[in-house]
Amino acid sequence: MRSGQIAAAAGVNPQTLRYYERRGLLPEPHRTLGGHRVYPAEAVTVLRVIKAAQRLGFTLDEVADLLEAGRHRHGPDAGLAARAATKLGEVEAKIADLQVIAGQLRAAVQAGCDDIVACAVSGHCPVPFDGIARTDAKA
Amino acid sequence: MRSGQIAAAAGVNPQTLRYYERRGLLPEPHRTLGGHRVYPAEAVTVLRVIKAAQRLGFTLDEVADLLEAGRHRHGPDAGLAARAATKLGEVEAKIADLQVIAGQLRAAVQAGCDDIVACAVSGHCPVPFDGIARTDAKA
DNA sequence: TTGCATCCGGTACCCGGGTACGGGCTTACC
DNA sequence: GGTAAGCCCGTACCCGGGTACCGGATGCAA
Repeated sequence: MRSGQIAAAAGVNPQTLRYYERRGLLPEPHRTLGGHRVYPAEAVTVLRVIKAAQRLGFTLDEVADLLEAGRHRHGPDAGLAARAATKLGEVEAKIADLQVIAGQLRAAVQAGCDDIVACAVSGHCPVPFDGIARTDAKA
Repeated sequence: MRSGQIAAAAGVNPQTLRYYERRGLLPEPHRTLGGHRVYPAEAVTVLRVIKAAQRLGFTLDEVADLLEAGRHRHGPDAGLAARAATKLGEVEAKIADLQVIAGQLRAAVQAGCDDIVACAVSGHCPVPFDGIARTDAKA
């Protein structure tokens, strides 16, 4: 199959295939004599795997790692399960962070604040104007 | 106070002040004869407000709106409370989405999957390889 | 008045995940 | 064998939120 067909079958922009190839997510496919890429049908599966992993919160670099780990498998804990556990921790941290934020938004709604600057000056507002010390739980 | 002092007091890169000014978050300050910016002390408060709003999940454009709404106030529901309620909905949607993802990660960990591609081929894996139909709950 | 820190403006670059464009070549079908 | 669709590669651009670099001008204190 050629690139356009694979892209259509996976619901992906054709340019994205070349992008993923550059990023090491897709192996370099065979070429026709004229230089056009020719993919095996399994490439669609790989694309779906990539999309699923992205959806789970893995970055493209992590997905590349994951695919690489699958190809020539390392020790027991380099596989999907271990990495999923790590990612789960990140996602849970992110959820916890968002729950704090949701609580603060709820408080702000209940307090009926109108002008944030005024809120910051008079200390009645529940929005935490101090201590915004970048407690980022990224990703 | 000059830009460097304000920036230091707010814990922000001096370049960020000019950036915020371009983005309409900070009003254009007075200038010395030589063209250097001179800020009133309240500018630090505005910066802290910006940081707090960002932390609550507002984009810079939304923060600019919020500040603008404070300056010359519109109707009753253009203020912080209404926008916070909207943002709260977004945050809750994002949390719900992340909880789905966390559940899938947990399932993958429990299933002890090793190779994602193999998982995708044999349907035992709980990871949803199909139906990744961009159910994005953005921001 | 001299010296050094700071600020000016404009432009370019960073991250992550793609998408778009342009000129030229292949492939496929009739 | 013609013609159109599809693909090639390289490069530039998009989003959001900044950060870095540059040469030149200013501010402030000794």
